[in-house]
Amino acid sequence: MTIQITSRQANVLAFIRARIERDGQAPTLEEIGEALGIANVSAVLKHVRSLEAKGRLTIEPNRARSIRLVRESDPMDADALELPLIGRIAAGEPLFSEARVDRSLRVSRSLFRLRPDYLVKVVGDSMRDEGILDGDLVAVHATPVARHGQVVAARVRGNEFTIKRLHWKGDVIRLMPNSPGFKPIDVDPTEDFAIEGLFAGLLRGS
Amino acid sequence: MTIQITSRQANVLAFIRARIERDGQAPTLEEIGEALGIANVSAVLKHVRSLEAKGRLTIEPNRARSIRLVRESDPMDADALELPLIGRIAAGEPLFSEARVDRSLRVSRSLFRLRPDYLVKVVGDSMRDEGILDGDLVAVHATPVARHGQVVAARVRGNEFTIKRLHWKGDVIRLMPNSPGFKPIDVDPTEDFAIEGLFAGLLRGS
DNA sequence: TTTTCTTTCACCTATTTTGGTGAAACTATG
DNA sequence: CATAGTTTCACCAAAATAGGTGAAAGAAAA
Repeated sequence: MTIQITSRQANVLAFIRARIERDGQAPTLEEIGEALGIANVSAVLKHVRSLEAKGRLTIEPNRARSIRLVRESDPMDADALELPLIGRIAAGEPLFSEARVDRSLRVSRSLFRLRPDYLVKVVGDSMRDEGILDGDLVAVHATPVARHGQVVAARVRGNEFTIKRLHWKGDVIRLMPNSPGFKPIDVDPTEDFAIEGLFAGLLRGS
Repeated sequence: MTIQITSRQANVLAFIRARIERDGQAPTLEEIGEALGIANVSAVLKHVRSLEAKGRLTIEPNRARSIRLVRESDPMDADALELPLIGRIAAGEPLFSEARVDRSLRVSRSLFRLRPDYLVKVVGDSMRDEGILDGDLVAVHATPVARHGQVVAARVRGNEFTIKRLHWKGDVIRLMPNSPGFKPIDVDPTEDFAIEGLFAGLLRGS
């Protein structure tokens, strides 16, 4: 049996879940407090700690917005995600056509803050300074919603996936590589451009 | 983490465990009460129910001697590795003393060339140029055998883990960071030095 | 059916946890 | 350094849980 949480704790948990869903980012303690009508962050922290003790979420010490939800619904296999590795993408193809699923890997859900939906193999070293190397598998949370500054998986002109940091100022969308010797990609509004998802994590084999 | 049990509950649990060990049979509520000096079975039942709620044992309704202890880790399918995340290491401690196992993650075996045995959390950016960032979880294949040029998890002077590239020329052992602004560590042959294992892979959450 | 166990009820006190307030200290990061 | 967040400390009231006693009702098995 899962340990019982109080209704107040359930509210806290629901708010956190909704916020992560909406923003792709966990809320701060103060934001939680605001939403629940708690004047004080330390009370919020106690709730969060209780939820952590009860196995519903994890939190990294001293790290902002580091709350991660642990368990979706089933205590058993909720922790085990099965992530398909998506191969190369040709123009306009639907994302999950079977031919392109090479293999799949299992990873604990609790590793990630954002629930990943699939893996993409990185080609090239354009994000080396973000610690994303050639051959790495990037876990992607499939969503078309991204904000300035986030690392996204995008497709430009119907080409293959590219993993880049999104710069979004006014009408100018720019994909920033993060390594010396690589140039930013400016996206022309008339061009095909799709944000496939957000960077959710990374796996690297030996 | 597992939910905390009280010391009284721990005693109950210990007695049950000992009795199952000795007799191959779980004790009755009355026997537990006798051993713990509780005059009444209903109090014993409450303890047992608490332990059940906390996931330490199971009990079948209306069935005599039906207490069963919950085993810690159940064997998953062959492809799923369960990797414990090892916390900080103090001098000379054995590697898996329970206090330091924070949590564990499941990952497919097939991600790795070298089979990893545990995870270590990276502190600092000294291996940034290898794509190993602060906060990443490095999968370590436990072995004392390493060759020149490999990335190793090592301990110097009984300190915490450090992930570095091993340079080994003649008698000189040198641990090379891989980031500007970090200095190599030269290992004096008289010093404590242990190679705990080889870099087997890397996991990064959102 | 009797015996052996388990389960439920009512009732009790002591201790912990929950759920707060407020202020100050610490830490990560640009 | 300034700032946005996290963490800790002291303090408080209300509620839940822990840990008991005792008696009686139910269930399972020989």
